[in-house]
Amino acid sequence: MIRRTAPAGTPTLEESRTVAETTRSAPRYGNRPTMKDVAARAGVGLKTVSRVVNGEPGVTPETERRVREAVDALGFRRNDGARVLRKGRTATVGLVLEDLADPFYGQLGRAVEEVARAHGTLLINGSSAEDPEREQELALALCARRVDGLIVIPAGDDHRYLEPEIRAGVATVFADRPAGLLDADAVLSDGFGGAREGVAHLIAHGHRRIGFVGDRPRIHTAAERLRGYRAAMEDAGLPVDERWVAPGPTDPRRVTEAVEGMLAGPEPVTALFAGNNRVTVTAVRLLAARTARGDGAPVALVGFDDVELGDVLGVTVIAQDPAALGRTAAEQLFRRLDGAAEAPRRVVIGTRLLARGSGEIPPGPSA
Amino acid sequence: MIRRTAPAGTPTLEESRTVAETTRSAPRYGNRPTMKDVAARAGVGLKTVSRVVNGEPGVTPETERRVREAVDALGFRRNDGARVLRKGRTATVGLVLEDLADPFYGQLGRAVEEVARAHGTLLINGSSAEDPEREQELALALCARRVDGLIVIPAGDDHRYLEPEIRAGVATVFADRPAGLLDADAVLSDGFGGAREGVAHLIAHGHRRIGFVGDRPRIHTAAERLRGYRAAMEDAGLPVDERWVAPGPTDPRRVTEAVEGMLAGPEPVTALFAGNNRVTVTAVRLLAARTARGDGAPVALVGFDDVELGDVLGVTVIAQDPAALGRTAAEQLFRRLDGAAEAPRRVVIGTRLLARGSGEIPPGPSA
DNA sequence: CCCCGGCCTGACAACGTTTTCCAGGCTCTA
DNA sequence: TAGAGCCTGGAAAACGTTGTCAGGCCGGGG
Repeated sequence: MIRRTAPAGTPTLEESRTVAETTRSAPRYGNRPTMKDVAARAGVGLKTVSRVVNGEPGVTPETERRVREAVDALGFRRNDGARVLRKGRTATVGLVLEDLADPFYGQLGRAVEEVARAHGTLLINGSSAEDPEREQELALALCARRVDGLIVIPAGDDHRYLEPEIRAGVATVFADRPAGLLDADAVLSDGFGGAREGVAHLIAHGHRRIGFVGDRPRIHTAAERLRGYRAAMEDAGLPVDERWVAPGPTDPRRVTEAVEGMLAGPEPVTALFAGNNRVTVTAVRLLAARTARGDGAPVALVGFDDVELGDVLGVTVIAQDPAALGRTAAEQLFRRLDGAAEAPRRVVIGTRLLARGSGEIPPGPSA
Repeated sequence: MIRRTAPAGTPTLEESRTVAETTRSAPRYGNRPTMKDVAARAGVGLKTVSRVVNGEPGVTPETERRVREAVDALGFRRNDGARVLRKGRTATVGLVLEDLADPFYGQLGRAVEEVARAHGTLLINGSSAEDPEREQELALALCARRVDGLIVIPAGDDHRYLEPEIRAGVATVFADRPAGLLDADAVLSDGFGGAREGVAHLIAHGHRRIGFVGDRPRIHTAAERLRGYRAAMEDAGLPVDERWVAPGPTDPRRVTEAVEGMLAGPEPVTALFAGNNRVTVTAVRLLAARTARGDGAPVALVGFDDVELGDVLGVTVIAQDPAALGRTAAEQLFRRLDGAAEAPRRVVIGTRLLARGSGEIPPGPSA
């Protein structure tokens, strides 16, 4: 169930449905057999069934056989909810993604899952669709489910809402972006260094007018990459015309407008730095169409974050390692769950420049 | 927690850890306040707290204020596990994916999530990494968590293990591939029709020797697509040389070998049909390299399932609609959860041929 | 003035599991 | 043969929540 924001509970969809349909007071989940039923059928005590089901010692082989037989006949399956209530640990961790459909997060999520699995833990994940409010709903719903730990890829920039949860013992690690207004573990890519290297690469190939199209600057990663861009320009003693800098939403329309703006006019940019994979994809499309039209000199492009088939297309990128990001975050989480009490750590994972052609195009004659 | 296969319970990783570390008997989750604590602090009864937290009517504004104050002061959050135990419904559905990192499943998962969210339901998903045993572990672990329903993208081909669960009331819908040895709802893409159309498209452009590279035939979708290929060839009265047909794992090495085999020899194929997106990607790479080397006549290509940037690269594909697949499966699931008792349904979603260039290349002179 | 009906409120028993604790019956040893 | 253990099984109490139900209080009508 998804819970609304701040107060610990207000009626929800689910509420209204269940209230309506509840007539009898005993739920019984369709018609699930319980340990008691199994015990009755096998002619043994309740605890004996528990022992068998959990593989505890101290049960005669013959008794065990009878119990297993009853389990199979009835189709019994232990209710982990009840179990958790008694034991206190859920052996479950939650992952709040930003967008399930983005391959970058898919790889990250998969790495987290592998680590969780190696620790005998179930992973629950959901995505915030880049909406801060949904991020909060989701994270708190997971806390209400009493996950042992949480990995969050922030959509919002204020995570104080997690303070009570963390104080109550929910281990929490942030990935890809740091927490907002909260001191917590974080595992990040080196956005600043990567962008700086990418832009420096363009400069090294002779470019002086370089455009930057990235995400909204309230997103930490976007801000870092922009900072890297400015640093590289400054390193080279190049001025930055603010018309070359276009932070904002990364939907195709906005990106298209931004890029076309930079390529128009008397002094167009000769190279582009794309702030994330969505921008890169749109830019590739745009530049390909432009070349097909034979419209102006070729424009160089370096993108932050790899894109599928980027090698075939010859797109030069700053590649992140989403799997390493996920793996590292998960490992840190389990370190916390195993009791590590060190101060919050921030781990930064390096990036790699992959030169494939688009970043090595020299400036056109108009430069 | 991940449970081992058939018997209802054997010791696991988690077991051995918790047994070892349990000394005190009361769990208390770190140090979570309960409704009882809130009640004590607010000077009211337990049930009153429950009423406030759940937004039930019949509480004085003044009392409500006191309760909310205590909730905030203590950082209380309702324990949904206990709630579920009492109420019987978890308002949670499970999704067993085949591979989180595959964009196709990412989009499918996202669509499922949107529908679940619209129904006020939490989605738990995990991936089987294409391993039938992991699929089973995961699905059963979700059942032990008492999800209300399950959407499964099969990795294995025997799903009888779900019979007791379904009988016990877990609504179950299969997506992308049908269940094995089980009569259940399924939502599928039209692999047969799509492949037939794609191959017919190649034939219409003059090809007579067409290669098929797809996944292992025990995977239902792969078998269907192969069937579509054969049907199209037969429709046109063309013979199929078995050396042109290469089902098997879709890792780059195997695909590379298969394709190179078909392109060698005195009578090479002049066109390729790629059975899924991974094959397509590898084939695109291969053919691009071949063209760059100026090695032989260009080879036509149609792929099943779209790939990112396929438009820019000019790859002709049979596009599926993963979002529609996910949405439809989820809607069917909720129909079941709302009590629909109709016989198991099989829904087939159509595909679309996107002609972008690679599928319209005519056969070379050697043909 | 009393009684009734309506509101709030809280005590108590579930839900299905694990844990603790104890009681038998057995075997083994002195 | 008796006593001391051990093995096996069962009863009862938790875990944190919600459903039921009864009691207390108030105001209004008879």
